[in-house]
Amino acid sequence: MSKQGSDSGGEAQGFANAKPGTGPDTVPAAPNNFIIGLIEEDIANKRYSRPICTRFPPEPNGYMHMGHAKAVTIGHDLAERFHGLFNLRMDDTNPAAEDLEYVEAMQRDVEWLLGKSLEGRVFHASDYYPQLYAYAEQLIQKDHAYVEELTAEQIKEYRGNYHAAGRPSPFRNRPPEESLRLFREMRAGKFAPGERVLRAKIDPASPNMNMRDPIVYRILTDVHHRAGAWHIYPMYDYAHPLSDAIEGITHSTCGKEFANHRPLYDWFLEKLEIKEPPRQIEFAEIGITGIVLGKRHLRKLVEQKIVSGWDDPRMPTIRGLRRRGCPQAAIWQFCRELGVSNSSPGEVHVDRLEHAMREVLNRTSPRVMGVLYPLKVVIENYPDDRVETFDVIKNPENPADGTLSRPFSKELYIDRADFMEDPPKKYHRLSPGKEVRLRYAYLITCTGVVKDPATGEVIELRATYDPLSQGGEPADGRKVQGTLHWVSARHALHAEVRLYDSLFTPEVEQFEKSERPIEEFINPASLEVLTDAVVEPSLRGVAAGERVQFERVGYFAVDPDSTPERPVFNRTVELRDKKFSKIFQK
RNA sequence: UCGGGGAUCGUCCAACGGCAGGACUCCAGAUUCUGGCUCUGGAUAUCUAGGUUCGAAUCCUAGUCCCCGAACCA
Repeated sequence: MSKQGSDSGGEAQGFANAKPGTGPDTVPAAPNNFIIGLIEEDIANKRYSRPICTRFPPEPNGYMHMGHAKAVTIGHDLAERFHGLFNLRMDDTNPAAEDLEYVEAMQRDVEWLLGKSLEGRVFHASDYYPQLYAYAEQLIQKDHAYVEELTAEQIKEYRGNYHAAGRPSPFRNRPPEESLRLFREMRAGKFAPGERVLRAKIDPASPNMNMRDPIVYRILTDVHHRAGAWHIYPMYDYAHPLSDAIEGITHSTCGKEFANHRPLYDWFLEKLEIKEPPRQIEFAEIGITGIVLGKRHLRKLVEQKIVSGWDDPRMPTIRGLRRRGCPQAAIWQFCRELGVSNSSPGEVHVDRLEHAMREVLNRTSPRVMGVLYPLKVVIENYPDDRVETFDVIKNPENPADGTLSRPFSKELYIDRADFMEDPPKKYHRLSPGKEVRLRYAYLITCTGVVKDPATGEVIELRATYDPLSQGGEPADGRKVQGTLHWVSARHALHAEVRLYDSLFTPEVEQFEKSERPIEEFINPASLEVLTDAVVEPSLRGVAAGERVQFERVGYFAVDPDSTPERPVFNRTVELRDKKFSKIFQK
């Protein structure tokens, strides 16, 4: 295994990663969806003279999570399919909520998911402020916008509600010259927040609330992390269509919650006479059972130290998943298998994410031996000082990965879970008098059990081995059902293993409706730290980010907290063990 | 009940007037030096009621249910 790890959850790593087999291209392409159909129509109708261009427009006010990942895969796959371009655009129009920290993290996470640099395709809405401002003046001059003097409360009151039409503001028909002068004064910082606002002049009585003279610019004293102090900042509904247009976006995909905003999106483009305007297409966002994605909730978990940080392996953030060991390909596979629809948003089972992880990890992870709960076994008829080395294949799914050497000696560790004094029927593992195979090594038979006289706890096993079964194959061809993983005690490397379970309790499905705080839905057993695990010596010095399969246990990733002499492994996902658990159910 | 959107296996997605199919999950079996992987077989769905049609998940009418929307958030 490589000691030059590159795909770790650590902060130092950028987009560069891709262990063989874990990039987006190693997983089946996205199936057709309705958006592809719409774009094909646009191409057939020659709607655009420029290449197809999509974008992912996050607001940099939190860390990237699975919801964002879905949007990235959709946009990127669309661009790829039509040989077009894909942009990352920071939708940074609200300096009060955004931060440079998030901007940088967002880009790194997107690039990690993509497995490549975004080179010249990273944009910022804030870079368009001058152009956006000029467009606003045009709007005013064309009498499509006016400066409002009503207070926020008054505006709300004038706007009406679902059942009552709004009334026009008394400032609605002020002359464009006056609005223009006031707008420039807003820009110059002459007013305090809330004193003035620029409004689009559309229809105060529209049945679509978004069209009731929406606010275009508001005054904010915050200094933008990138653009500096502008005093006035554009609203999403205004900045978004125009940013799309400026960038040459053709198809602007977003969640269905923005469907009501589409008339407004189109209105700005039309009034500003944008040629070949971009087109907004909404798709159904999807939730994942047992997972909360809301940014402010995730932030709370970090701030209250309920988790160790945004990259806590239990977090549904991209860097959390990454630190836990989830390969990009698993996220791509998950998102692509989900498909894209415009039906009502639904909830997908976490199972599918885990299934995707197993699929990719099975293909790509070296098999190693790791014992989580060590139980010593002494092979009584094995010479005291003898050490044999077995060369084993790294990954049977991928023989090209080569082999690994594994030492064997008289004293070994096996897993406590692999021994039962009084086993149920169909239990294939070790018990007194029973013979099992030590994988790739020898057949052994349990000949004795050593117990702590005080507690009665099993502290050691005695066994004999069959010298004619070297490599694990008995000379007489007899069938041995059980195969155990093991680590030579003398050569064992001590390790810490962190077992993760769902961060939230199943009741979290009621979280949104319950109005109870998120803390009440945290699974108290979401993290179990094992400090006494042992692993085979080939793992000495593994690099953070390396992913392995502990045979018969699960997939694990090396945590950045590791030291060369004491690696730390995060459990990414368990192996399926349905059949085994079933023998205990009866 | 003001506007917008949507209803297909338990879940997610196909089928675009012509045999309702795939994936996850579940069940049964085969194989196996990982109780993994792989393979085989099986189970489960067109919201309701009318209509058009040789033929409807698809088109029409009515109804029901669900989601989104009244930030100077995105």
